[in-house]
Amino acid sequence: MMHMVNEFRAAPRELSQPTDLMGAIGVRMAFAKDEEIYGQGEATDFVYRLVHGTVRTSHFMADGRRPIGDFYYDGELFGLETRSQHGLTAEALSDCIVLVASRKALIAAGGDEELRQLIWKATVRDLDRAREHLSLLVRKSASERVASFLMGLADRCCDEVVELAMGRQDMADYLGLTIETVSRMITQLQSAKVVEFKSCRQFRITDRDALLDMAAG
Amino acid sequence: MMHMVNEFRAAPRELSQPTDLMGAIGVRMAFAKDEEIYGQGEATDFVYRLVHGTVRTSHFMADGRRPIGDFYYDGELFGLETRSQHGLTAEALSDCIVLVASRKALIAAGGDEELRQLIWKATVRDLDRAREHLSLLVRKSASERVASFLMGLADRCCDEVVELAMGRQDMADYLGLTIETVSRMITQLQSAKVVEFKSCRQFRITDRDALLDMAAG
DNA sequence: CGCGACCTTGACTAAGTTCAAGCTGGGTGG
DNA sequence: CCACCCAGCTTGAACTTAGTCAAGGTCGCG
Repeated sequence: MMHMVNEFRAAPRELSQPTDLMGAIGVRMAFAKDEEIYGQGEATDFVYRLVHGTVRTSHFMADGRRPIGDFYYDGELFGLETRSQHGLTAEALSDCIVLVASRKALIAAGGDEELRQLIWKATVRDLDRAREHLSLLVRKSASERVASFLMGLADRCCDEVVELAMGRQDMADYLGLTIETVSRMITQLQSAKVVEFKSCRQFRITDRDALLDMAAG
Repeated sequence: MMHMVNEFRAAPRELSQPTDLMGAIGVRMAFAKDEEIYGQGEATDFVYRLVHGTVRTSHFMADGRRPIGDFYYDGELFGLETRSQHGLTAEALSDCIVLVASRKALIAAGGDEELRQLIWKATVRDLDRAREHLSLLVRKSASERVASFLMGLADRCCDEVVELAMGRQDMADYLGLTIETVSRMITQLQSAKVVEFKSCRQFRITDRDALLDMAAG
């Protein structure tokens, strides 16, 4: 399922912090697109840092629906759930490099307080995102949802051209819409000259104010 | 706005725990129905324990929409937001008794670790609830939402007859529906002999399995 | 080049909203 | 104590939005 990458104790320079135990202890792993990183029900023994790529957490339900927990991007910590077992499954949306450290090892290395901090920060961030996600789903129209989503992606990315790591189905699941509706809304935003899709996975904002308006709407 | 109740250092017996600093230090306050307990933008200097009543947190938006953060019930802690200012407003849905303690006082009384624990637990609980709320809003039909909501209320309450602390508008805001749709779904659930409303604020589950099915659906 | 996955588009349908009346029941004043 | 009043709830009919089903298009890859 997952294959180790050579350097076992490599602390990638770009991520090192003064006391970055995670970088020192963590194991670098590569996951191919669509590979599972952890599954719901597995023990929450590890801490994950996404060095490169995009990850999706989701919850498989009996009836086939798959509500998306969240998306995680370059540099973010994920998998820090608060119970002893994962309630969500994490999958690589694109090829990913992930730094994995066991909680035990972190504690053994004296990173008790650091681990606590990591978990705290990740939990607060997840809560904030969940609240934002909630306000998106309650009383927002399809076009507002799509506009908010694109705006959010653009905010996280300094480049002019924004890459969509996820396909339409993932967007739809996240936004509580169908793939067709997402597609239509995107077409509509393009006709309104608010965004411009170079391909279905890359877009550029042509009228930021208008997009903000639609997102807030 | 709020009026102190006589007993300043009364630790209500039913809430006392081995080391219940909150009960010892907290000030008991009464809030009338619809009174504001704290407002968005205020500093998060206090910790609140709801001794009796029901509280709603919500976020007032420019356009008049008011997404509901959550409802809090007897015995729960609330207002433990993670930033220095409240992002949500808390209001009493019914007449409430609230135990209020300042964070400073708790720390001064040596409750540093206890405070930390309180905040951690409340944050985790809020996150869990937010996730549940999310899964309710993504891809659930109106009837499923209402069924889930009623089921949730009933689970929290051991009595056979369940009191609805909130009106239809609050339910609608929480469920991402209109007041009319909520009303129609309730009527429908009654026709299906799944629940029985004694008045618009009290109901009884007549077919628990059926309600569970509809809620899960 | 052609296949297959993914995206877009169209026509129709279903679900929920909106707008507009009516109803109900709990509280108040005569 | 009763009648009235009014906020909150329910109901109905028309309408709007998003979903469904089905077909066609596009892009990347073997």
